[in-house]
Amino acid sequence: MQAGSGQQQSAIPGSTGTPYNAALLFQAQAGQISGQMLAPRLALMPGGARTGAAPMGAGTAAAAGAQYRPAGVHLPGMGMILKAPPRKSGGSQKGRKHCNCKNSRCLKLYCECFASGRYCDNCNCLSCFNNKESEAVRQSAVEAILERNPNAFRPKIQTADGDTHPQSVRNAPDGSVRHSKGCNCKKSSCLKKYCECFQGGIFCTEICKCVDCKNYDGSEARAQVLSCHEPFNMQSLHQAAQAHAALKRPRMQPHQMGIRPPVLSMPQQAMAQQQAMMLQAASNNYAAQLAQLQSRQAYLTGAGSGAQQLAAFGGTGALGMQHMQQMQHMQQMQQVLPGLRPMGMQQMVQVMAQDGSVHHIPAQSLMSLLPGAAQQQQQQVALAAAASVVPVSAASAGTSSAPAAPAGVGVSLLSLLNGAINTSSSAAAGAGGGL
DNA sequence: GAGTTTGAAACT
DNA sequence: CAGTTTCAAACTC
Ligand SMILES: [Zn+2]
Ligand SMILES: [Zn+2]
Ligand SMILES: [Zn+2]
Ligand SMILES: [Zn+2]
Ligand SMILES: [Zn+2]
Ligand SMILES: [Zn+2]
Repeated sequence: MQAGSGQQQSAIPGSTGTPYNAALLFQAQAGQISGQMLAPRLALMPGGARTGAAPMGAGTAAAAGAQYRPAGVHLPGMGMILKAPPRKSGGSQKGRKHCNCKNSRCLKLYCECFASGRYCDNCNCLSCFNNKESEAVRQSAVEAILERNPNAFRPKIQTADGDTHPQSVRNAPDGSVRHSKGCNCKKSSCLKKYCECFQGGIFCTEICKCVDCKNYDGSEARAQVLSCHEPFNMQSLHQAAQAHAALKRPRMQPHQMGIRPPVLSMPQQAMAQQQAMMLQAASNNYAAQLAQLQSRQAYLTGAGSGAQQLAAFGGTGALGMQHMQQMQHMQQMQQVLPGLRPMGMQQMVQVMAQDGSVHHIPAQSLMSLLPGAAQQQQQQVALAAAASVVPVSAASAGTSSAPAAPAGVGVSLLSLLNGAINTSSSAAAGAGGGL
């Protein structure tokens, strides 16, 4: 993948340490095969060490860090999600990845170092021949592979016009970057890094032969997976948690609460249905968000393995779901919240309990609505309030023709979903945080 | 960290 | 070209 030296000449410059030059071989081969790859970009990197090392090292330093792109799509129940995962900038800074080859001697494309035209450096490989000392052997291996596929050492992630320069690829608009051969995924839905398209941060294209692909523009499944790239957003979590709790709790029978089912007009039904869908979406997003929270907490506190900490900032999306299943929601929440308080948890919220009494509670207490929280005493209030949240809203809609919920009556779940948290203005606490 | 899953690369 | 094997990374637990 390393585009790094992929292109003919740019590879050579590797001046600094860039090992072998697939470039030269490339040219040689290209000569007899076709000029197709020769012509295009020679002008771009005149022998100099232009792109080669410099950019990778420091030049792109800024870009090297996990850079987030603003562009994204908005999904119900969740915030902005990135349209595409950070386009792989060939690993990170200078580090790149170290291989762990054991049986290929790092002389086959199985080896990422070799495949990207780099010598192994600080790798964990066994019986490695991908080094200066073994140049002879390695060279013949390269030739053999090039003979089979002249493009073997070209990065497969390219722009529409076949440009493989990391810089070009990075700057190219979403959708114009493609995998030169397409993937052939059968079981990953192209939403895991097993898929080269997904790993490269690009959408699958018509040349992909994947089955049940979810890696396309607008895919919600994909958005879900990538949600871990989002910056933390307390309100978004609130919404998701509320939705999750609301759906998980056995359907609340309005009758049991002494509230007659509201009669809804057609438009109201439509709206209710739409809101129900939003609720579901938000709830589905809860798991992912909580997992994200947890991993970020681990990062903030320095806990967790290195891998886990990395995951906090955009590791594999699947990781999130896994953690989710293993953790007890509430326990995690309690561990996580304290450390996150600075991020805007100071709000006070007005809620109406079952008996109609109105309570002012910290927004944080709303978290007690999470599944499993029923035990705590103080949180009983919040629980009771939760029980009435929906009915309050529904009742008001049904009884009075005025659809708008009476202001100040409390927090309606629906309004929560709409992002309109009814915070008591009087409540102190500057409530400033804000991510 | 050990074991499993996955899909590209290599091979027949 | 298709079917199989090999391989190292991604993933899971
Ligand atoms: Zn290797
Ligand atoms: Zn290596
Ligand atoms: Zn090696
Ligand atoms: Zn794929
Ligand atoms: Zn694909
Ligand atoms: Zn696909």
